[in-house]
Order: sequence, then structure tokens, then C-alpha cells
Amino acid sequence: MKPIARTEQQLGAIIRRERRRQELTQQQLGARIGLRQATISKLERGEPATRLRTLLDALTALGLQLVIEERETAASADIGALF
Amino acid sequence: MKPIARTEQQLGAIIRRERRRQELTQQQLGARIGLRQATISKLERGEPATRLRTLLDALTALGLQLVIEERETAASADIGALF
DNA sequence: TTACTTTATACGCTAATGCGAATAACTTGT
DNA sequence: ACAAGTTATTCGCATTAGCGTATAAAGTAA
Repeated sequence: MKPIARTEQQLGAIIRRERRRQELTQQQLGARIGLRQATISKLERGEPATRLRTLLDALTALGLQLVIEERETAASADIGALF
Repeated sequence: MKPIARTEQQLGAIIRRERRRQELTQQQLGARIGLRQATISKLERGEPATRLRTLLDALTALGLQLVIEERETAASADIGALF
């Protein structure tokens, strides 16, 4: 499954889910990319002013990547956002 | 085609490509989301400290969305990065 | 070349990240 | 309940986005 993220909150939730799936703490994830546990916390909670670099670093550390595609209809996107 | 973005530069390039495809100026795109032309310029040039919000707003204004998936092999990702 | 449009930069300002360091607050297991 | 682990939040500090405004610089068309 490939989750869609239209908001910082969705993005943060996806990162948290994947981090936990890999059984990493925020501390450990942060250590991999030179970010503090507190910063990972803010990222996962969806702080809107988070820096792009922080997001990309976290995704990379988790073995994830971004794909940009055309927006789906609201309906199908919302279904994805439920989980 | 769904471009992959692992860096701010790639992300900026994708946005620029789509903006031009829709025949919008930076000025016009910025106006849609309350950002200055100068800010769009920095986003497209790949400033690493750009705010997540700025990126998401721009994508939304262009009818794009983010999908998060597992990282591909370096080879296939690099091919995508060429364009 | 000349005129016009578009994009890149600059200055001073405010606001907010991310830092180190520390500490609440919340979870989980025993 | 208790201890241990994990996550959320705070303080002061340095850095930088994005703002308004403005202007260079680059691109495009005649």
C-alpha cells in the first residue's frame, strides 16, 4: 500500500507508522540522520513549518521515497487518509 | 509518469515542470496560495530549508499529491532523476 | 537592438525551526 | 503500584524562511 499525504499530519503519521514498523524509537531514527528526538517528535506530530530537509532525511533513513502524482478524487484520497 | 523526489532539487524541478506545463508564472502560482513570486523561486531552486507547508501548498495548487513508497534501487531512481 | 515578461536577489523585519540540555508526560511491562 | 522506556514540551540561542518592497538578471519576441 502506498499512502497519500496531503497534509503535514498525514505525512507525520506515515513516518511514525513506518518507524514503529521498523521498531525504532524517535531517538534512534534521529541518531541516524543527526536530528534530535524532539525534532522527530515535531515532524511526526505534523508541525507545518518543519523543514523540507528534515522530512527528506527522515524518509531516507526509513527507506522511503516520495512520488509525485496527479491528485486523485477527494473520495479515494480520503479513504487512504483514514488509516 | 510519476517522478521520484529524493532531494529538494528534484522536488523543485518537478514543481517547475508542472507549473510550466500548466502555463503559469511563479507569480500566478504564488497568488493562488498566498506566497510571493520570490518564495516560489526558492522552492523551485531547491532551497533545503523550505517549509513543508510551502511545498504542500504548491503541490495542491498544481493538482499534485505526494505518495510515500518504499525506496527503489538506486539504479532505477537515478534514471528517473535524469529528467 | 529594443521592449516586455519572467525569474533571481537584495535589505530589514518578524516568526519559527532546530540546537543543547533538561524535564514533564505518557506508555508499557512486571 | 512501580520502574523503565518512550514521547512531548520547555528554556535560551543561532539561523533562516517568508514577508513587503524593490531591483537585478535572464529569457522571449518583435
